[in-house]
Amino acid sequence: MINEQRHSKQRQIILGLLKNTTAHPTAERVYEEAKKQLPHLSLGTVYRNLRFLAERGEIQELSLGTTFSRYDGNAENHGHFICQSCGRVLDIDYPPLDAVNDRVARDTGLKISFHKLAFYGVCLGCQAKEIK
Amino acid sequence: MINEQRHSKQRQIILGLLKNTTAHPTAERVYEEAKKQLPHLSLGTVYRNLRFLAERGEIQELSLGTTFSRYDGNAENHGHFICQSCGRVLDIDYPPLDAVNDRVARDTGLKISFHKLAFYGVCLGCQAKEIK
DNA sequence: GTAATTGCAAATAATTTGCTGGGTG
DNA sequence: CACCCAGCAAATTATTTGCAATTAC
Repeated sequence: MINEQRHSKQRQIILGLLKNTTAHPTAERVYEEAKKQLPHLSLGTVYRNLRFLAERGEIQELSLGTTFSRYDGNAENHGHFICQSCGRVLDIDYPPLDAVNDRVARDTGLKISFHKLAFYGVCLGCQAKEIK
Repeated sequence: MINEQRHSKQRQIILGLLKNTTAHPTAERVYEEAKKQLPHLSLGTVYRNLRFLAERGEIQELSLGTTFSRYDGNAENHGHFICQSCGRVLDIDYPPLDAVNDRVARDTGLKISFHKLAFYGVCLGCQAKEIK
């Protein structure tokens, strides 16, 4: 059989870490965390698995304006909030905007599959610090 | 006087190029274009000026899921469409979603300054090619 | 057993930076 | 004439890749 996917311990642990956090870690952070369970883990393996899992649609790779990617174990399309003060990334539920997709498609003729919505501002923790 | 901004020929040309296109070029493309007018231009200068102009709010740097940034001479916040087939980036007008910002702010307590909305799909040119 | 997958290290891609000299107000 | 800014090349950062050895089914 060709192209039969295997479930290495490395892949399982990386996926498990992402499914159990809402912190949107970087590849480096995933590596540090996974290394606690797999001392010989290499960073290349982390990148290979993150790409593999993202291509399979099991996780999402996020480009949010920084020089590095973050990874989200929630594969459902949803919104994000980026704190401009501390860089933290939060998940955001927002009302479905299908009507916006449809309107843009109708106005432009483009075929639209989905959209990504990212909010920018100041998180609760950083708002508290600002007041001082 | 300290921190007085100057208008080098390089900076003017880079800004002018971006203001006169809707193509959302990469730094490399800006470099190639500007070099036609400035044969001794260096890529470092292009990057320094793109960053300078983006920090001043005269242009926008776009992170749209690729390994490289694109630059937009339209500093007004607006939507983008990314063709998943050819990679082309188009500007998109969409109805104001202030209500969404407000609702998320109210639901979460986050202070929201703005949002970015990116649509993904297939552009007109690529739709035409698909049919064949 | 055989192909997928790993670890390691070297390679690549995109961007940034140090330095020195030239240009601008 | 002070200081910003350019050009050049080397450095840095994030990520990818080649290869031989290992692991999963």
